[in-house]
Amino acid sequence: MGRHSCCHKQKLRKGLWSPEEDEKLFNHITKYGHGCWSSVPKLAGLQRCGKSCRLRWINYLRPDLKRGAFSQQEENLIIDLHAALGNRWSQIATHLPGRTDNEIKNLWNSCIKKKLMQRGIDPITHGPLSEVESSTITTADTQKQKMIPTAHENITAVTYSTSSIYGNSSIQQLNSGASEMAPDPSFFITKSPFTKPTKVRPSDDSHTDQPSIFDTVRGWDALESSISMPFSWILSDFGRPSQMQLQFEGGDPRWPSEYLDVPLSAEGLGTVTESGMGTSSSMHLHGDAEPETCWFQSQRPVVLPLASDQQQQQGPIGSFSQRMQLQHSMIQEKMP
DNA sequence: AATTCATACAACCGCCCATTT
DNA sequence: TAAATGGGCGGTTGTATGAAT
Repeated sequence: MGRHSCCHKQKLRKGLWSPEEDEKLFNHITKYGHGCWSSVPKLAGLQRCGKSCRLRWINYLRPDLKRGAFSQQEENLIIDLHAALGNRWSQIATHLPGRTDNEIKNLWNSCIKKKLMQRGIDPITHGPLSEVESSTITTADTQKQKMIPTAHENITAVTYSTSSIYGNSSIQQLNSGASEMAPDPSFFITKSPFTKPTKVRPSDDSHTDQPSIFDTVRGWDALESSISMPFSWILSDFGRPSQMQLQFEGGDPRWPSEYLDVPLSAEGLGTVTESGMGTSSSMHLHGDAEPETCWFQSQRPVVLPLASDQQQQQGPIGSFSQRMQLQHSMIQEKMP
């Protein structure tokens, strides 16, 4: 157990990869796939261990990687996900397509952490910094972090359903006030059957003040568009949700059923950014987070009122969106 | 121009877990 | 059943680069 056998072998190169090595690895994997990573170095003619090859491929050579700086939207998403998941970088990365866990981890450690502290937010608890007695982020703290419950780990599950977002809600509180059922936050975010890998693009801020779905799905054919909706549509008796998901059941063959994570901003608008081959989403809160943070996740379908056929015909969306379902439920954080 | 310092990011290390032998 | 192996993850370190002195 412990060290991998490959790591014991001598004469293996370490350190930065040369362009020649990159080329060998890239050519081999694009041609044959990686298969068993431990056999890749030999087959590709590299003096590296399999783990090193794997890492190089995942973090650098993979063709679907997104290059360039993180957008503000992505940063906000990372902050929200970190509040929910802690240092589970790989799970966080699943919500940022094209970004690697390593990249996100680096961004967090080199940039986001400082920004949060400057704003008086503790990057570990995501609470006010003063509560932690001006703690400094040290190695010991990062170890300790595993022991500190994240925002989710004291939550009480509450679900509710409604036949219409405008209509009466049939509220079912599963375990009111009790914390025994505190669910694993990762379930709600990464193991949800509604979550799928998506492409993330920075959204145009000008979208966020648009109150109508059909205003914002314009540009569908332009391979990039945003969808916004009034916050009142999803506002519930439980307070302000911080995350929700949408299911689209489209008649448009270009657009099969999709499930999107939708961010909810403090202004009450969720934004989904769309790109040609995939779905992109962002998920963050603008402005001040309310102290009683609620976690929001899809469980039961809710049919959103759609614009009239006439309205639909005005847009370039064609047969898209015969129906859009909003599915939601909510996990209400149990506040101490 | 040389040196120091800060920062970002690539890569490694050690561990865990699941699977195979 | 235990050991070996492989894949994966999070923490940490090393290195390149640019800014400041």
